Amino acid sequence: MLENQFVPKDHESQIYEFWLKHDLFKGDANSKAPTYTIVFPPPNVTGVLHMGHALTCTLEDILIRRKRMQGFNTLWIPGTDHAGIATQMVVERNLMKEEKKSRHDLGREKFLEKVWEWKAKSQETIIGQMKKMGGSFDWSRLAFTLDESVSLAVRECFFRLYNEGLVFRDTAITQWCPRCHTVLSDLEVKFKETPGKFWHIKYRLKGDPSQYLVVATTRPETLLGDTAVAVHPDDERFSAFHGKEVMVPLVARAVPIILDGYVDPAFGTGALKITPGHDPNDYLVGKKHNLPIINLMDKNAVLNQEAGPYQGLTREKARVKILEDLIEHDLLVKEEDHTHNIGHCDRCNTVVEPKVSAQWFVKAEELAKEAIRVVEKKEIKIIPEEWEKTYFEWMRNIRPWCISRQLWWGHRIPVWYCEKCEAVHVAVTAPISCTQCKHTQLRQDEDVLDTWFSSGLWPISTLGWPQQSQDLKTFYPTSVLETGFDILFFWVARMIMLGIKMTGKIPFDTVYLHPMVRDEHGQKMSKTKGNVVDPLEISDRLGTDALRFFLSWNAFHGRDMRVSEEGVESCKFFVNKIWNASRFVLMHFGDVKESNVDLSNEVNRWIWTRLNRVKEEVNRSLENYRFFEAAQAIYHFVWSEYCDWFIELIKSKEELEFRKQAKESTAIEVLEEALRLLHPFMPFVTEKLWQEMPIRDHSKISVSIAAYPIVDNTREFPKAEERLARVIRLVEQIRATRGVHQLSPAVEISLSVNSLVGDDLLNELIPFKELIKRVAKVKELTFEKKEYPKETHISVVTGEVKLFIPKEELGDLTQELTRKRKELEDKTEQLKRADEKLRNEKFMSSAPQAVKEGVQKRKVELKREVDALLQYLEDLA
RNA sequence: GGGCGCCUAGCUCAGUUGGUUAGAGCGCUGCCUUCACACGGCAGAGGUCACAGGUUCGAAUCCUGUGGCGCCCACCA
Repeated sequence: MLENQFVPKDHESQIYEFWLKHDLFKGDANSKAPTYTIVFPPPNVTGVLHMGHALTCTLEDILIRRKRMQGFNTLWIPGTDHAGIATQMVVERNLMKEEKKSRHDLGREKFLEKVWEWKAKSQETIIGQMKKMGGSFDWSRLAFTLDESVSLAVRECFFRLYNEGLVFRDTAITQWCPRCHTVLSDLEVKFKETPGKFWHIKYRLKGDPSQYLVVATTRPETLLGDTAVAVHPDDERFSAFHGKEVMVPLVARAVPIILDGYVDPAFGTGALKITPGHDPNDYLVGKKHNLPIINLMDKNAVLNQEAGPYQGLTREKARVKILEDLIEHDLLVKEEDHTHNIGHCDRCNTVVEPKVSAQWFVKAEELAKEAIRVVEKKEIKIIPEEWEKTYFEWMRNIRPWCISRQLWWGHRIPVWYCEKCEAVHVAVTAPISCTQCKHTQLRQDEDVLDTWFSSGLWPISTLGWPQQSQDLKTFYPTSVLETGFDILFFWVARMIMLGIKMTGKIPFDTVYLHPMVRDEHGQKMSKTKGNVVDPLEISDRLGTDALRFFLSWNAFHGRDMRVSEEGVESCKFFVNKIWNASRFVLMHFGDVKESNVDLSNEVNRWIWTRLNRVKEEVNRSLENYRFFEAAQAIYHFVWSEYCDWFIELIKSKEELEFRKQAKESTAIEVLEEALRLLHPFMPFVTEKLWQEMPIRDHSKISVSIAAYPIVDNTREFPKAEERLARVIRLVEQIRATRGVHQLSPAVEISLSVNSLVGDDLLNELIPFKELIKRVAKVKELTFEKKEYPKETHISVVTGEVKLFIPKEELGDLTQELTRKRKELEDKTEQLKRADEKLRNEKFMSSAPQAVKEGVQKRKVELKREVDALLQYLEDLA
């Protein structure tokens, strides 16, 4: 006997252990069965999982579990990501808090030990959480981006790209984070609109201080690094300055006036100071005109010796001081408000500083060509489709990808420099001696790779590449890549580029991008806002099944998904509903051990047919990644059809007794199929209940490997489906009639039903007489063609039938009157429209037959209803 | 500045090539302590599909424009 409720706390971990014990989730590299593979987007080892991870876990588990039940050789690879900057920052922060030390106090080696310790702890937590979510991962293949095998793949990839000239080292201006002490890729810089000032500064002509031009800038501190002032060649205001030099204010340095069409004469003052060392655009102009580059700042963005008297000041302080000095020397013309976009570090929100340095880059535009082609040719489908446009837009404008980072935590760049001749060696393993001068002292590049470089190889590196492993042969290309759209460029695009380049094959054929998790008001969840809904806490209290069902129910093709505790709670009610329906069915049919389905019974025929419909819907929806539709379809079937109607229809003492005696198994078998259908969504409760089912495939130890339901063509009974639909409609209409007359459901009424569409309908309804009487709480029920006199009966027309109810059994009718008058108005209007349509020649000649028939049918129906309403109102009056 | 998307019931969202009466869940209202479940049952109210034009026999759906909202990319100092 099952307890009153499914208590997640008591059951979930036990059930998960049961799955693990029987090793049900392993991918078989030697299997001949069709494969279905997903690599789980590896969470950062920075802490704990949030709702977004819970969503990923849920959706991927649904896909994987269903395919596993369908007999696919499934593999779902779990793993974690070292997450370069993010993790290093967390550990640095802790180190400072706990030991008051910086990473430099420890040194590279000791610091990395600390990070590894942190990683071990964090990974353990994350794995526990993935298990708690019920994820059917193949734990034997657990991977980490810094595992030796993955690192080998990373070095191999770098090596191959370098040899093809697709990885190169270049001196370029990149964004530097003075807090993280590393360069960032374009994607890691977020621009924010910030109010600032526009300062107009005098640059005096060399040799004639009375002459000057005015330059406008938002960053006066960078004037120390100016190496030119540019004006538009056609700008006549400055023609007197052509070919001359001006003095950089405050420092006694002459710089040339250069002419460049890049300058917009209409913007600012039309004269532009050029600081190639600290502005990306100036850098390009400087390169074109061969201007010297002055690097003004150190790694902390503090001004260095190049800044002369300003050395030692931060960017911010230098600005203040320089402005003071400009005023003092009468060089500041004016100051105006100016809002502009300033780049911030994606990780730590520090204002970035453009800086010139030597870095490693990937020629992304080369790799993008194929990556664009495969999506154009639909070899890779992106769902929802509108993301394809965004993908193309980005890929077609892609720029070199800066992959070196000045961090300690990550894949060391596989490049060695000869200490003697500085020759560059790129290799998978450390070379022993210099290929140029045979010198044996080689120094490895200090930098590490962008964390996304290793993530970009994830589908192949976790399967053993560059080895031609059995795993790679069996499981690659993988099937679907499921993740949030926020990392489409960071991750998905790079996997496509690198996967194709390294293997010649696409890494997956489908990309499914799920919505972003928001709080119930649509706000981004964040710790500082305090609106974080913790998936583990929710699943502890309300159950993992409820959380998972909620997440799939809300996984529609939008951009935001709002998570509220209320929503999860209503899913918990659904868990409870299935649990109790199962209790009821087991209570009565628990000892029915063999399949014995009475297919002559109309109610059975109906529920089996309905079951086929929901199977169809669920399978179709999941094939199209429409999780919300699948979840809704099962919810509706279980609750509204199986519980509200099927169980209610068989619930009478006699019917139940009869079925039990006959050991009729429909109730139990339909439920069992529903459990299998639902299992990918709610693995725990369905496993528990499935184990209780007396009739099922006992050769399968767990529902997770039982067959996923498919349509049973031998159990299609459209006639019964239609008949029961009529019965249901009639019962609903009787109840509604009772409702508007404010009759207590307990009061039984007498009723006569008269068909409006012919005798066949009555004949069809007659066999269900007792059923209808019971379910609709009707004392006397007759099916008659006869019309009752209005002195004694009220007649109500509802669709295909006319109900006659003895007047004395009905209560107050005033409310009813108003309601019916309104109804009459509406129906008359509708009737008019239908009539107009049918008179319209063009409609009659061009509308599809089905539509015309529908309108015709509707018109007849409306006519009938309007007439009935008129009569009804007359009767009452 | 460039691109993408959204606006449907109080809320969150479905609505697949234009076609019969625009749906669901939650919430709301009324009634019901019915023996699986009050985490329940039954019934009900609630929408001129953002707005304005256009195409069409017919538009939530297609086109144009307007308004509002959101996201992504770029970063003219």
